[in-house]
Formats: sequence, C-alpha cells, structure tokens
Amino acid sequence: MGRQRQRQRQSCCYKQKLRRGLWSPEEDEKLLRHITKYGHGCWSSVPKHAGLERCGKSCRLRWINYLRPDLKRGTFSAEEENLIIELHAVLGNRWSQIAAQLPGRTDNEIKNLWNSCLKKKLRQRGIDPLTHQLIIPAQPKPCFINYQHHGYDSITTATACATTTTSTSAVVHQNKNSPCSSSPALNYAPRSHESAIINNNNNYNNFVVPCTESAASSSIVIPPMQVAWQMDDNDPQLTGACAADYRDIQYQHVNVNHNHNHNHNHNHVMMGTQPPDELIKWAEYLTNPTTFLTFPAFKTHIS
DNA sequence: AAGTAGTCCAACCGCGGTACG
DNA sequence: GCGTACCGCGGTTGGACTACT
Repeated sequence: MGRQRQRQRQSCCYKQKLRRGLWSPEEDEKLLRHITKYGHGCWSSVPKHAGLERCGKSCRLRWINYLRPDLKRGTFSAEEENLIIELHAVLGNRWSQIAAQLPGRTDNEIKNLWNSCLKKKLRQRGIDPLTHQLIIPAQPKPCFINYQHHGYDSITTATACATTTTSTSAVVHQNKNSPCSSSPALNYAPRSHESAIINNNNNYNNFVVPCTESAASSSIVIPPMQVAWQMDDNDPQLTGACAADYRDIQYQHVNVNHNHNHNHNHNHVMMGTQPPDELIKWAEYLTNPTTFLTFPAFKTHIS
C-alpha cells in the first residue's frame, strides 16, 4: 500500500533522489555535529549544510525522535505507562500533547508504545482502549430503532452505547478545524476516529438510534450521547457531531434501510429506556446547545 | 534447521496550519 | 487574496527481530 501510494504521489526524497530509510551512524554523526554547532534553523537547509543527502523533513524527524540530547530512551516505567493511559483517556490520540507531559519521550515513541503494548494491556484488563470503558463481554450486534415511524424524520443520530458507569468527566472540545465549526451552535470537536460516522452520510433522512443486543438484554441504559447530523441534505459542510464525551462512544455504522421491516428488531429495542421525548431534546440541543446541561441523560453521564 | 506468524519501532506519508512574498 | 514553502502532527508502513511450529 505504501508503495502504491508512493506511485500516486512521490515523496520529496524520491523527487530529489535523496536517501531514504534507516540512518547510518555516519549520517547521525553529521546531523548531530551540525545541529550542535549551528542549531537546526530552517530544516530544509539543514541537510545541505550538514552534508547529508536527506530531505529536511527526514533530518527533523531523526533529530526529534532519536538524536535530541534530552531524550530519555530505554523502556517505559510503570509510572510512565500509567500516565500515558490516563492522558490518553483525556486527550485521545493527541500524541504530541501526551509527549509534552513526559519529559524525554517523543510522540512517536509514545504512539508506538500505545499501539504495540498499552492497547493490549488495557484489553487484557477488560478495558476498551478507545473508550477507556469496561468492555461488555458479549459481542455487541447492532440493531436499530428507526424513529421515522414516530415522525422524527429530519435528522439522523448515532448514539453511544454507554457500557459502564465508570465514565470520566465530560469533554466538550472546541476545535476550529472541526466540521462542527461550520455550525456556530456547537463546540464539540469530533476527532479522526469519529469522522467515519460524520463522513458516512449516505442517509440523513432518518432518526436512527443504534443499540446492542447485549445492552438491550441487560438493564443498561443507553443515552443518546453522540449525534451526527446534517442540516442540509445538499450541503455536507453542514454536517457534524456532538457528544457528551466522545471517549464513551462506540460507533455504529448507520445504514438505514428505507424499506425496512422494523418488527424483527422489537425484541431488542429499548423503547422504555429511550423515550422519544428525550431524543427530541437531543434534537433540540442540536439547534440550541444551551439546553444541553438540562438534559438528564447527559447530566447523569458527566457526573 | 527452516518456515511462518507475530511484535516492535524507526521512518515515511499526507494533510492541515502558518508564514511569507 | 493567492500561491508556495515549510513545519508539525497523526496515521501507516516496512523491515528487523523474536517466538512458535
């Protein structure tokens, strides 16, 4: 895939016929000597001045991730691992922000540790590394309540499946990069893993509440925490999402069947715990977020 | 010993933001 | 305002290494 992508768009190193791949000790020595003496200044001019056949980007990366004198290196301590887990619960995959809290560690190092080790450890403890929530043992199988039949036709929601009562405090982000910023009413910033649902806007003419069979068979209440919407069918810019706590979200692929026979879902549908008027309140929130804090399902979740 | 699968991590890629002419 | 170059970030890849069969 990497090679395929390379063919589509050649990297700067490729275009300039520069060296790529692992750094030799000689190259390290040259870069280290140059930066120690002159500082890096403009990265694009570093390779030229240091006598390296590399692109500036590659030099920068090598310096930041390997040559910098303040790097700690070596294995992570248990304290560091725990701190990373805690920070990830708050910050998500913002590796550079996490790394800023761990002196001598790079974002790349932390990212690798997370992907190769910490995720696994959390799963072994029965914690979902994405949500930092306890994992329900039974494999959830999505089912949908389609509120089209209740007259809520103009909006699509994808709710979170609240799996435990251990959720941490709510995070409502402000992100100028988010598609949400196109909607002045909302501050929540969906991150990359959330974009799937936001971009998956095949159908926005239904009001859909996914839940799970395992949840439906238990007494777990599933608040409609995550809402994806499209204000205007013809304008994807007016699409976004909001959530009480995006870390609590298990995204469901919302794929609505217009010609559904919804009876087959009724055994799993939690009509009693999800009264339509609460969903209406969520819809109201989308247009007026000041009502957000008065919504009981949200209140209980952020406590 | 040889082959295969899994793990780890350095490095690369592509994108968005910013600065500057 | 526009185009370009550069920087920084997060996601992904590829290969070295290790464990297993």
